[in-house]
Amino acid sequence: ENIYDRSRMAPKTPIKNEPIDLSKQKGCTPERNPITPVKIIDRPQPDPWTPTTNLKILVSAASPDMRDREKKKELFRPIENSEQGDTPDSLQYDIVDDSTVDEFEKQRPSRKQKSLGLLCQKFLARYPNYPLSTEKTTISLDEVASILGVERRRIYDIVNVLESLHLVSRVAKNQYCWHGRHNLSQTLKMLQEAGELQYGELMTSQHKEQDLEYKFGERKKEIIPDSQDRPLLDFSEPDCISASANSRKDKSLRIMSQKFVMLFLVSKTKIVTLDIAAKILIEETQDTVDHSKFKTKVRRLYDIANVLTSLGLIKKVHVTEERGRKPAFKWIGPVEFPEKTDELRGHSPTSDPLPDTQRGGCAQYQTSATGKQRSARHASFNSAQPCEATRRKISSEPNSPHQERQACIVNSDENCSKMINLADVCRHKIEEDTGNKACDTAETILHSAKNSNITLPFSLLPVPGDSDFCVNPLPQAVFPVVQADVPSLSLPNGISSQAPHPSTPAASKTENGKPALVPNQPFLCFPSSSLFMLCGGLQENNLGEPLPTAGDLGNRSAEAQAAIPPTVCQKRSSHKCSSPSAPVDDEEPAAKKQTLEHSDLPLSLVLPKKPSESPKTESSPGSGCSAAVHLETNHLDLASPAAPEVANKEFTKSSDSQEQEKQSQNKDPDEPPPGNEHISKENANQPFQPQYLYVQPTAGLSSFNFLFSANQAPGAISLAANQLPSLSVPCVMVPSAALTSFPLVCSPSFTSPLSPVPDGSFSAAASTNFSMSSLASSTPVFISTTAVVTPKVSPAPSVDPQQPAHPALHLSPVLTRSCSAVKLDSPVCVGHPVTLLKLQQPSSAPLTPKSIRPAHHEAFFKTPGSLGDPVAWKKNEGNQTRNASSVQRRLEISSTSPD
DNA sequence: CACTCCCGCCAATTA
DNA sequence: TAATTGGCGGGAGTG
Repeated sequence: ENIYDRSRMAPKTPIKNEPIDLSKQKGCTPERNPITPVKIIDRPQPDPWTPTTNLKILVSAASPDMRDREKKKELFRPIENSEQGDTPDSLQYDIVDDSTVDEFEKQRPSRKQKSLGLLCQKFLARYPNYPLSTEKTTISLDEVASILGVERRRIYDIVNVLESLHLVSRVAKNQYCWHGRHNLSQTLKMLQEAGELQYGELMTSQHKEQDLEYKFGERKKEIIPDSQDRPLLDFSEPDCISASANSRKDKSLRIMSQKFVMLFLVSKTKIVTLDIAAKILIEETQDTVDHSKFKTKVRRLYDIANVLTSLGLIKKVHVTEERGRKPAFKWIGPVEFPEKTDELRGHSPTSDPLPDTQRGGCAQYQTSATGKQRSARHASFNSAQPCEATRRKISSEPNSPHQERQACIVNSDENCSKMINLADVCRHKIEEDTGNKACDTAETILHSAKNSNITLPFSLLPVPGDSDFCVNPLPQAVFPVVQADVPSLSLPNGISSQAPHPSTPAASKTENGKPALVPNQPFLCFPSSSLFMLCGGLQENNLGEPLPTAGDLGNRSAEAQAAIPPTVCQKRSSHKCSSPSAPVDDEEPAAKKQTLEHSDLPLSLVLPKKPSESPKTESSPGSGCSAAVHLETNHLDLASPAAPEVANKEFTKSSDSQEQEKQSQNKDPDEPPPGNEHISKENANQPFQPQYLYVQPTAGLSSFNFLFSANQAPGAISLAANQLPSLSVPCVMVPSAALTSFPLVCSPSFTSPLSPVPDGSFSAAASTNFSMSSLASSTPVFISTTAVVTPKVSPAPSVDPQQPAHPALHLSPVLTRSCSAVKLDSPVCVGHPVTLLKLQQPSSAPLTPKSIRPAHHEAFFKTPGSLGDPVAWKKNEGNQTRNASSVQRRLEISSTSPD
């Protein structure tokens, strides 16, 4: 904006601030630097006073409106592009020329598009809700401002509010540190306590706002001794920042924000009207509430409310009182704060803030449903019977669009829940699969995906669109990031793309049901922080590179694509395993494996050797799985040998690519045969095991991980940046705790060939995981075998035979354990073989969101353009990224599809 | 017309 | 002194 503005502005206003601008305009080079957002940048259009230029000027002079329009046009362009991608930059320039208004009108971003709330969502989307503790994300105001295409002032508005909740802290000039929501509960708890002290009384009495008003009016002064309050607030989360100071007195926005939140926390109704809040907040000024002052406060409250809404903590509502309808906000965030808050806090029914956030704009509209789901989730979580609960949830859920969104929304906050979700998903899939793929949308998606990768996915996915925000709301940068990287991936399906959506993916899928898991295929999820994966026989080729470079990605993606088709066929595993994975890799498996290992560093899992050792399995209760275990072993063996290569490569993609994971499978159903077969043949050696990949989320993704059926989309796999060796393993559910205790290891040695996965046709589902690291302990891990569900193939067996004992595949004790664990869930135990792939973790690849970002951005911009994507859907940045990826995928797909 | 709230001037603070 | 922060309120967009 700055950039464009300036130029435009100049005419308008002399521009006080920056003479520079003008000068620049003229001189300037059009390009804008990403780096310094600031002003100038844009093309100087004017300088040369082209005929048009003059014209423009005249026009502007003549009519403010026109000028305005143009200005806006320009301003927004960047944003629009990013979001929608429809108009290429080039257009901008062109457009600019004609002063004519016409076009630009269409483009002209409506005021809403520039809202602080939307901006905040974009901002939040850049960072994970629950960043890994390890990585510190620093936020550069300039950078963010330029990226988001807004002036810095606006970023302050957001950051100040976030800072009041300790989601960020200021570390230095222009530098903020992103903390995420880890401490949100704590902060809220503190605010609640502080609020009770100050306002508690009032609130108590409060029946209605009116009362409150009175009381507040009266007491404000008394109760709230401001000065102190502030400190409290600040302190609330000393940890983050030193409370250094209160340097300025004010920070009024920060303080106001905290007080505003306090009002909600103290209020029984959880509803606070703006006017009351304004009155209360005026505090000091209190009495003389001059109107102007009041108005100003209200303006500020809107600013704050927009941010809080984006965070999913409140939503706008209206209260009707005698006087009439008044604007108000309702707290939809957590109400109770467990001690830890961090982790579990979700319990309270209303509590999960995150979801809301994700919902973002949507939240407002959909609240109720979401809340329920959440609660369900929580409940399940709490109960420790995630599975059932989850199922119920899922089952109960109708698949409405909203729900989908919600699903998407899933937040990181509760990893556990995620886990659960995943598990559920798995089940669902299985069930569904068994039953059939019925699942509606999800299924459709899958199918579509399968068939043609392209189409459906989108539709299903809410994603692309802006709506996206709502949909995607994921704050997490992750996706975007991923996408960027991923794009190369060929995710065949939209699915993958979607999956990416933040954390939710799993959830969403889950909820929806279908998508998430592959029906037949078995998969493993480990809670381990890092994660891992599994894939049914895939080959691994992978490299493991943690972060592939773009180039790499591309290559891989290509590979992946190639591979993908084949992969599709999961179900048929029996036939062949099509899997195959990957054609690509033929190369030396062993070598690769090794390589993989390297790459794997991050891997959490290692499969040592044989799984057979079931004995170890102790971990949980599970006992029952011994059989399963055996299976595993067998499977594992399979993997080892030859196949590995293929898959791996694909995996290599980067963690980023995780998203990609998702999808791949899609195709199977429809097309399974043809393409796949080829592959399968190649892979033939490999058995068909279904494979899943679990990808750990990279930093951005933080919260989720996905599992993919390996077979499905190789591409997907490829996406996964990590490559891990894959193992075939039966699915197991393991309590996270168990997992935690051990590190999972995958023996690199095994790689299984991706390919085949005939069996499950579904593959599609990618399930997400959550990062477990933290969760892990608490959460159970689960692994499910699809196999169980789908009898179809018992590819596994075949596999086993093949390589029964490969050292390579070892199941680590973990596995065994897991097996035992698995019992829990049920079906899981069954044990189809599954291949696990290791993915690298994020850790290894220290991708910081930032690093990622850039790519994303580029991706965005380019993607659309390159694609020529008609679609407008991608508006949001985050979405964009996603979109981009999706787009890319499409492209890829399309390419693949040809055959 | 009321509600929202964008925009950006400009002062307070910092570096 | 320059740059960063952020208070503040005019006034525009929406409904």
